[in-house]
Amino acid sequence: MMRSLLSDCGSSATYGSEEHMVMKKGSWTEEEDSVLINYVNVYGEGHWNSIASIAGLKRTGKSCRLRWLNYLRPNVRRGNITLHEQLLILYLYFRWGNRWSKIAEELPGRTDNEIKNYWRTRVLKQAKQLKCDVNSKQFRDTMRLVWIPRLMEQIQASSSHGHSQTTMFSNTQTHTEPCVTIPTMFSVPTSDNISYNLMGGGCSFSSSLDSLEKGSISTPCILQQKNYSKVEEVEPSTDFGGADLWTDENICFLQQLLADD
DNA sequence: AAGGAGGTCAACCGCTGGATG
DNA sequence: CCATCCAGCGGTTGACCTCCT
Repeated sequence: MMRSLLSDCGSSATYGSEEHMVMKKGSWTEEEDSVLINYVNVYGEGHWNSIASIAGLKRTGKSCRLRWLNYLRPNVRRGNITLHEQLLILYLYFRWGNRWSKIAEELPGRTDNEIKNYWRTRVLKQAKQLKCDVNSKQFRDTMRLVWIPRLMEQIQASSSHGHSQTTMFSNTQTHTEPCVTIPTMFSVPTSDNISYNLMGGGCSFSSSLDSLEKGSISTPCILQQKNYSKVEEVEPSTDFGGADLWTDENICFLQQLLADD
């Protein structure tokens, strides 16, 4: 496919040929974005080196791929990460570790790069502030057993008072601004063999801590159904959708929890 | 107003594994 | 089976921005 694309376009470019061309680095210009979008629309995703070559972009295939996936691709969601997403990232990190692309699969529209940046700039920073290793059992248990359920209760309480969880999409191509609604139903194990189901909406989930550690648990409903990715035409909300888990109050609460341990 | 510190995030780097010839 | 190419991944960097002094 790769080679057929090249031959179709009469290009002799190969990966190695980049060495002989001065490749541009740094920020992308609007013109480059436009060229890349046009060529991806014609040839589809993939074959990035070929696209870079035939489009006349002095960029590596890697650079084109990254620019497309993290910025130009339709439905890329940008901006504040919602509380739900923050919780999901926490939960999924404890399940998958630093497999960012895997985590990103569960957050439609979010890129692995964005999630990775969030984790490193927010979560790691706060763990540092708590004088706690983010991978320590103490931190993980505190998060999993107390912190995540507590936050979900707060979200549920807020939701039941008329709040909604919405997140703005930003699409640099079309400038349309649809919203995605994320259901509040989300269950996680809170203690050995005890299921914790916030919404009680027909999806429960139970597991032992051991099985969670080993990653052998069944996927919680929010992950299985994936209906939260459904785009709905709802009014943008100014609620806590863009709020941060790591408020001073929450950090203080966590410090007490970790101190108690 | 200036500049230093810290935070954010787009982009790059190096590596790995799968595909292909 | 081997060599090469390339996509994809996680870690890292650096430009830019904001806030504070």
